[in-house]
Amino acid sequence: MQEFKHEIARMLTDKLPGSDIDFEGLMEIPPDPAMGDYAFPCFQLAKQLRKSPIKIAEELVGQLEPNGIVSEIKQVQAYVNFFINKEELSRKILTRALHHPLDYGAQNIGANKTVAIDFSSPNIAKPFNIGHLRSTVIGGSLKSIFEYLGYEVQGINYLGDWGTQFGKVICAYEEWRDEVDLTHEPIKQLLKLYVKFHEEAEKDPSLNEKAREWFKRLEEEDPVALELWEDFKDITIETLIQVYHRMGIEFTEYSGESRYFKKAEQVADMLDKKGLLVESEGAMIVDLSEYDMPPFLVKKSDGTTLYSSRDLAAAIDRYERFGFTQSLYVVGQEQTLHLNQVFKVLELLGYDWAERCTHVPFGLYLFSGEKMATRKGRIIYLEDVLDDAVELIREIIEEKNPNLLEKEQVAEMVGVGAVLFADLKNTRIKDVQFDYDKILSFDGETGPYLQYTHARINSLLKKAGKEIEVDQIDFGLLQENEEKEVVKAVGYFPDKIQEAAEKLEPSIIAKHLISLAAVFNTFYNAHRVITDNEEVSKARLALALAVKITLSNGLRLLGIKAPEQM
RNA sequence: GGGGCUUUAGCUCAGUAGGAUAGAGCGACAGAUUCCUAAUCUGUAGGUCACAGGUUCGAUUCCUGUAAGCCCUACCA
Repeated sequence: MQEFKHEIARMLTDKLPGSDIDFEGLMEIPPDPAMGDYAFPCFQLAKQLRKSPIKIAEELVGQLEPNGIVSEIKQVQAYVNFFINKEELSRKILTRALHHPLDYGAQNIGANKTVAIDFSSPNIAKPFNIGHLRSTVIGGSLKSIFEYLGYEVQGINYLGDWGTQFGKVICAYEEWRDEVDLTHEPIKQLLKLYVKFHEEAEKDPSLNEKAREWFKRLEEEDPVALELWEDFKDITIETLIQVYHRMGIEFTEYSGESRYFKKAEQVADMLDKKGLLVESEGAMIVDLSEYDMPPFLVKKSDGTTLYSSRDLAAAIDRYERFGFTQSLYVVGQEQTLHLNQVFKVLELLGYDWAERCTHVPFGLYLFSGEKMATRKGRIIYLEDVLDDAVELIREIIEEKNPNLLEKEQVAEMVGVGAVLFADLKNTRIKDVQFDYDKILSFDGETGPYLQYTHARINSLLKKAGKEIEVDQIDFGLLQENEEKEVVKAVGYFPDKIQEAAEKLEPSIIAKHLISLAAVFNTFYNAHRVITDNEEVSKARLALALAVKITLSNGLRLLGIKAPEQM
């Protein structure tokens, strides 16, 4: 839709040359489409020209002439309202969509630029719970969005596969290995050990000491410790890959903290050489009080490194390997301080690319108002949520469309899609109250609503059975207001993708798809597509196809599949 | 104590980089299917935009303060 805005801005600039007003930037969309497609408010001009804004609007309307693109110009109070020629609008927008069935809205603005995205990044030896969903789906969507815009994207799964927690798991395994059977649901077994460790450690603090011992052995590459750790790691990754596959998520690489535990020492040395490292309470820290931040802990008092220095090493490694233009960290808002510290320390180390690192924070899932805590076993497994959703969809299919082919595949697509969409439609930064009923409701603003609209258009097109030849459509036949609203929603799609990339906010696409489906369904309900009038039918089928194309591409950017039937 | 984020209809949330009568979904109520999938659509009811100041021709939107909720605040990640 940008081109229409450009055109209107150009018309205004022609009438008011020499004005330093940003016509395009000031332009708005009127609250009611009956008022116009675009509006220009005259308040700023009023200030500059020292005339009443209403009068200016009046004068402008008198001077501006409708043309092939703008069919009507109206003054309403202090606004100049523009109506875009329906035929022109439909031809431009729909032709473009129909010519790009697989990549409508894609661009090449990211050519020769690399974006590194750190997302999902769960802890090994802990279950993949619903809390990991947000990073996974937001990151996965951002990856798709940037790729769509022509960027090279490095999707990095930075596993939490190192740290004291492994000392704890190994220690627990050594203490109570008879109580678990790692051949069956190994992750849940490991979690049981982890939870038990914390329970027992409260009674017997010496366990914490033993755990630290084990981790130290790990860092010293003790073979016994290493072998156990490798086993835990392998069985976890195996399970993880299955879940990612279900969600259509792919990573460029599986990395992890363990990869950097040696480099972390080097980073600590660098910090020391730069004179940034100071000793405090037996530990080694970087003093950030000058920047209004608490100290950045680099080495614990027992001499081992912790996540902080590994994060530094990983950041440096990413820059060295990818030369990124942006490095994104899709990590919960709870880690805001930590990441700000990391970026600041990188800057202090003299890396000017530190400013290219961005934290993409998101709100947490809350359970009855509280954060989820693995240590207390207060968790909900993502897999269970997905399974429940799929099962419910199965029932709905039996009830509403028992003759559907490939029921199982469709149930999987719709069930998983519902869970993904329920998450992605939320504004990133806000905490999300975990509400099972809401995730498993499929009416209204949901993933299934979009998929249903898509499937219905598909069967409509099949029923019509006509090849749609773009050059032979008479776009002038799309004169209904409902049709125009659909065309505009299709036209806004590319703008929304770009906005989503700029704001790092997939929910912008999710919300736009909802409004696209809504205006289409309104149209679909008010007018027949297949009519006695051959030419009108063709034009409307073209419109419907454009919506289908937009929905399927949009859903793909969210990681959601669009079944042809449901 | 300090810092960050949040606060809009009964519930869950939008609100386009200050502007025209604040919008959806769910829930409630009333309707639409001889006709392209009713997982849909149409309508009704429901709002001191947390509160108080300030900037502005104009503030739900920007600034300050207050309150509430969540998170962080060195040897977990």
